[in-house]
Amino acid sequence: MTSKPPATVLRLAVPAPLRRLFDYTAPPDIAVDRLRPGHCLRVPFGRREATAVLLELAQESELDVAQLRAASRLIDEELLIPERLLQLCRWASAYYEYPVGEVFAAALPKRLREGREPPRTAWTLSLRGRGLPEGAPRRAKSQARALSLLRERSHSNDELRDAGISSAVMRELLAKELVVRCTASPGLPASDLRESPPELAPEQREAVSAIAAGDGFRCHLLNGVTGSGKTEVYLQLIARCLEEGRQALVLVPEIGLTPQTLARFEARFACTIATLHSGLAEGARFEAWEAARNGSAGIVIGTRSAVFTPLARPGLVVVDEEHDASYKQQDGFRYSARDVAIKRAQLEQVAVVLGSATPSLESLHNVDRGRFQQHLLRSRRGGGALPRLRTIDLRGLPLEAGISAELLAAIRQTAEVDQQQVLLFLNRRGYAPTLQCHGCGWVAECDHCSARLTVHLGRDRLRCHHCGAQQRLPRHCPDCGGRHLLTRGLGTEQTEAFLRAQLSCPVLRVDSDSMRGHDAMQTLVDLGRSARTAVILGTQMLTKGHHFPGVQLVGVIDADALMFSADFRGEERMAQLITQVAGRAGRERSGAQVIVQTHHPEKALFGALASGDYAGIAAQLLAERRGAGLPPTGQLAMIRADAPEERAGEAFLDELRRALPPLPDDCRLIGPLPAALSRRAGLFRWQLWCLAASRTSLRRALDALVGDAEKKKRPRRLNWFVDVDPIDVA
DNA sequence: AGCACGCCGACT
DNA sequence: GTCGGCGTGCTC
Repeated sequence: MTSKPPATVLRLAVPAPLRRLFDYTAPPDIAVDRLRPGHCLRVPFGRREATAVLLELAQESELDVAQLRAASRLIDEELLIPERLLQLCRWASAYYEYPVGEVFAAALPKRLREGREPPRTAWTLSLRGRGLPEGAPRRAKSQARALSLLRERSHSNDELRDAGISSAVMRELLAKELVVRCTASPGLPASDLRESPPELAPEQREAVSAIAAGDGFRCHLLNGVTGSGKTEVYLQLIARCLEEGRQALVLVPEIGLTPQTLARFEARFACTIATLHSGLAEGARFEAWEAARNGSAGIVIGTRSAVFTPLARPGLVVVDEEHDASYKQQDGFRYSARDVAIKRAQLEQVAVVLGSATPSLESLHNVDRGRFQQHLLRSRRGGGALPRLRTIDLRGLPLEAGISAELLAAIRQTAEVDQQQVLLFLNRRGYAPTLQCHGCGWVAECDHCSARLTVHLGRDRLRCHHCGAQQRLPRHCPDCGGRHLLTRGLGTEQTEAFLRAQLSCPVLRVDSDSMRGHDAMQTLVDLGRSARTAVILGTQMLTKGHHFPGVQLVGVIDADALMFSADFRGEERMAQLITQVAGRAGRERSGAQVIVQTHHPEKALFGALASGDYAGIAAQLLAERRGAGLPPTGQLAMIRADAPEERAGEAFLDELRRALPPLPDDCRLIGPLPAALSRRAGLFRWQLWCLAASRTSLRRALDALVGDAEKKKRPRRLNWFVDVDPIDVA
């Protein structure tokens, strides 16, 4: 029996777009046997320094061990990446075919990537402080109280604040060297409630007890109509999770983390709630991250990237509005936080609850397959009836600014006669999507994209919605000098102008142009509350603000534009949008209505929407996807190549395709084809689709493609990437 | 991705 | 004569 040679080689994930690990030796002042996978180290990398994550310890390296560089220092003695999170990141790297170092970089707060150690958010007595007699200092009562609390155990910033001790007091104590900062309060977060929870409806109660009864990993789809009280189900599950001394991780869509949402959690729970979203300052983010990691936060609420937050004692994962597209990152590391959350729950062996009034076909398919357990909430709290939905057949109808006489009459009735709010959707901002010369037919196009420029009258601009290029609105045609320029098509600005001229009540436009520089969500919330009678016109941005309880009429101005998008998910999205807005209208009084303008009122989709049958629509769409082998039945991935030369991407992908070993029978390659927007910001975009019947086949094909792509010398300035489970197929 | 090395244009 | 353009090559 020979003892194994001691491990001396550290295998690290370094933030670089390279699909391999890098070997180092331990920092000079640290013995290797103190290091564990999950430790974060500062390492010299090329000519710079980087924060790397230790993934493996090994006896030897492919390189000469004597030539390895040493890590410069251990960032923190603590395991900043707990084992399960380490596994999660490695899984995500493989699943999304993304370099492992970059995956960790996406999971770590910026300050940690810069090499700072986590903020010490708790306080304990220093040696000197411990030596002090009880009750001292006699003159400073707050200081004495703080010291006596710390005599029992260490306390976090938040706990001290809640006990009425200000940070100024702690600063003074620190100056006297009576206290020191320490890692975390070892105590479990408080599980007490600040308010007593409301009585649950029978369906809610069933859902709560069914979900809470489970042990270990289980996926639950909480499929509940708007107003059925999904949030209350989350809250009560979280309460049980806290009682067990465990933490809850709650994911919300990008726009869903409003002060209202947060207030609801804070009103209920006494424990520390860590929030993580894009608007957070780096210092605050690092603190929240650390509070989650060290276990002092009982609840972690955040947007997409929060799914990678380390948790000391995870007990539950919640994904609210699981169908929301903002869970999919659309650049760089293109992960789906919803899917990563499911994998995380599996690794952590806890329950995951996905909630929605309009579940994604992916989740419904998982219910069909028996992978998810579904809990239906059919009844709305307060028993409010769903609004009536009807279509207006646009065929042959005269339209003004996209609006039919019938819709205008309904708007007038609701806004002016009944003095109620109206919500109108039009998913195109600007005045008109096209400018054309009446003299010669010239059309204003972007110099950098294969797209037309949008007319913005208010700002006197022509703008490209794809690359941001803009210019002054021309007065003459640049080709023939003609002065008669026509706008073609419709945008929110135009409809706004028309409605202003037609109506006596206020008309408000809500899109990314009108909301620039504002806290858009807050503005929307205030609007929904205050202006009783108003017409609010906006883009999809509006659908996510579910803060319009007083709305009595919702109008969808151009349903066809949504339905016939380049994307195979067009109908699914439209069904979700209409169901969501219908659910949110008329919460205050009955008699609300939804009016949908379309050239295809005969589509079964509308009939089903009118009877509130989202499930029926979903089943129909799912059958169509199955027939076409598309997701969620089929497994889809895309490789895209962008380059300034027109055909470089095509050639690159074509060579990849040709070099491929034979693929499994159920695997199909399509392309290379130009992307729906074939040129953007000066780059020509080509894509190669990979469609398979099984995950295994897709993975095999992707591994081969990516391995090859990485080895290939690529033409200068060509950029390629993989998108696994893409959602915007455009 | 960074970051440096490396050869060709207009400037204190 | 230099400052600097971005091509290309490497990172344990």
